[in-house]
Amino acid sequence: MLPERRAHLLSLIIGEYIDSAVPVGSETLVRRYELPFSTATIRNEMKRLEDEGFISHPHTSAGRVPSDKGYRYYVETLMQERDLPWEVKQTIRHQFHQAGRDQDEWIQLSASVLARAVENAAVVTMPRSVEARLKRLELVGVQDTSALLVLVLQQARVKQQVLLFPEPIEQDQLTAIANHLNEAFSGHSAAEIGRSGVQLTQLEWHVANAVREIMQAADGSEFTDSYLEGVRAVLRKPEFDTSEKMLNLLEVLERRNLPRLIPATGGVVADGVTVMIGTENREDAMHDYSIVVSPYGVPGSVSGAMAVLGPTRMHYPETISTVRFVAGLMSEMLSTFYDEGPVREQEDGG
Amino acid sequence: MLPERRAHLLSLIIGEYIDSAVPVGSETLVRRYELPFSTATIRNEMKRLEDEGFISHPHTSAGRVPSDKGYRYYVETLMQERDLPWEVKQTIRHQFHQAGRDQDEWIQLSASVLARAVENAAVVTMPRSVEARLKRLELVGVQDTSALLVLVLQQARVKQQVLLFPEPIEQDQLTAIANHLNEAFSGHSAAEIGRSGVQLTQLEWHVANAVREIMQAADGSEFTDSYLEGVRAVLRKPEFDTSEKMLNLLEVLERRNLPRLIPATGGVVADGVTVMIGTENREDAMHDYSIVVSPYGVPGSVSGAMAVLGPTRMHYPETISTVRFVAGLMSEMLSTFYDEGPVREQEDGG
DNA sequence: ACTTAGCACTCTCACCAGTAGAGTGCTAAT
DNA sequence: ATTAGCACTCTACTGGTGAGAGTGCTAAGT
Repeated sequence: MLPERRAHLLSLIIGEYIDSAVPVGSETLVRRYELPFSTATIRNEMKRLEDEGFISHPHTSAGRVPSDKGYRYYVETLMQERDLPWEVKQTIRHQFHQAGRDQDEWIQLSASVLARAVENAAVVTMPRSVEARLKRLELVGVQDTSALLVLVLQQARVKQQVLLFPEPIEQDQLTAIANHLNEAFSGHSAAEIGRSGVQLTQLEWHVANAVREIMQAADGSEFTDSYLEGVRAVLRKPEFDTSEKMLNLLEVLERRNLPRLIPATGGVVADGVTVMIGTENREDAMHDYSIVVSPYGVPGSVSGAMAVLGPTRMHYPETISTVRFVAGLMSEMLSTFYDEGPVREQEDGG
Repeated sequence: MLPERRAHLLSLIIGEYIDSAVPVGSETLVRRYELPFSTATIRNEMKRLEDEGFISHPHTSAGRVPSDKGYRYYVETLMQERDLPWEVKQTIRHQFHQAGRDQDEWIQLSASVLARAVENAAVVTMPRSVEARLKRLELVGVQDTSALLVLVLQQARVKQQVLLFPEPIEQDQLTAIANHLNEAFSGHSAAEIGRSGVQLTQLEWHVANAVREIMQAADGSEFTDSYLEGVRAVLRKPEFDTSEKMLNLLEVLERRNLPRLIPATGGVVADGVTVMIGTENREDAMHDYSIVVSPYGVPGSVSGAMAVLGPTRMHYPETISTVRFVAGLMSEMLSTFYDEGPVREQEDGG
């Protein structure tokens, strides 16, 4: 536990550095905050903060920069998470409500809204359900020998795939197959469909197999579907003054890397929001960045993750509040539409 | 028409510059290509090429750099478009065939394959059909007062949306509504649904309205859906040595900008592939970049565009061949699945 | 008429002081 | 405990210099 004054000082240094992106020196501090001490005193305190590892020195004659440990202390003890101002909330709500359409669009929108609000990159993963279960399937003829297979899964997810048949097939037949399979498999998971003992014709088996595969893929894809927004916003920050650093971040943000970043555990701040600072991240490539994550979704039904990613120099209080708020909003919306009571569940199963 | 030797020289300069990204001087040229002339002669020729506007000078003591006009001449007269080597084609085919799943995935895959093959950014727009027509709709209950509306459109596109009802509603009712609307609207466009005189209940009207809106949105979205890949590949090129230039390109590649870039007309090279070089692009921001576009799709059915975007210094012959090849491949795949004979069309309408 | 050697010229780039400025850490005095 | 004072360090900017690359022109050669 840091003594009062030094803690305050650390807080000021971090605040100043977050705003200016410039290493802060003793004089700036005294002048800007009208501290009742001389620069020398401040320097002594800064020295001790440095010895304790909360701040560091880019080089001898530069000001101080917060270390990861400093930020951690700040996030956990020093900062007060203020509730978002009403106008900001309103703005976000507004942007949200002019969404319509389907789930994918919401996810993307939330990423976009989040990115804009915090001026950093935002990643939102698709909500995944515990295990995909078939609700209903539909076969619609396209060509003589092909049809579109549409699966409606629980939690209102829809999957589609074009299916080829070895021989021409009529819509009547397709409908018959669909009906039979619906009877047999509605409410079932991929695994259950696989090991069911239902008697199937050759064609039905062909379709059932495709259904199983799609559902397996849906189970497997977990976090791979995600939306990323605000890349330019981050890259405009002064830390990315060379193209090398930009490429570095862009590499981190590669689609296939995102899943590994998100399920960050530990460092919990408060109800669900997790902050990972710099070297706290597992990935080496992330050592200069921080990430603020919150889960969202409907308990026991669907859940996804919502994250903000930026340089360690980020506005933690605001970012944390915003992530929490947007995640809450999203959860709310999801539950309005997708909360499935056990009643309806039963109904479909029969 | 340039005289033989000067044309050849221009060709060498462009080839050399494309490979090295360094302004090419007379000596390099003579040495590297063992030209049967002295550097002085080459210099004289270069001077003339410059006077004619085919190449230019970054500064007095630098080598020559092709101008847009130079590239244009190269693309149209000088270069020979070689067919892609067999292995490359095989590689691309291979990557393509391990795709599965739905249409979106193909589009994305094709962008990714293209980007990797040409080492530049690739944009592939979703194929759009002339006008969305309803093939079949489905209503699946989710909660008491909500249902998932699934639309299957022609060309095997699927749209979905959650629909809220003012009062609890049973699956039986939903099915009845779906049946009635299918009868009434199958084969119709958004406009036709709007002005149809079919007698509808309150609930049916509610659903029909949603259907119409979704279809309108689908018609309107045209090129807005697209996949972008290979951003990092472009940004690694030596032209992007400052973060400023990177941001510049990233801005151009913003999702909402893409549609404006793609429908480039004019400058047609050969069956469908269009090349726009530097200032030939309408957008000011594109003046340092070239774009190679090809349409793809099934004539009279669906069509999208496939583009490669990079610095004007790009390997035009290879890029053009590759774009043509991938577009062809994609069209092939689409027609396998999505070609709709008029026969089936009629069938569904009834 | 074309080619070429020769040369003066221009411009960039890398290197090297030198200096101003910011900021520190220490010491000694309050 | 605080602070004034000061020597010290490091960066960033400045201007200058020289090597190197490449040009354009001229005049001579084929």
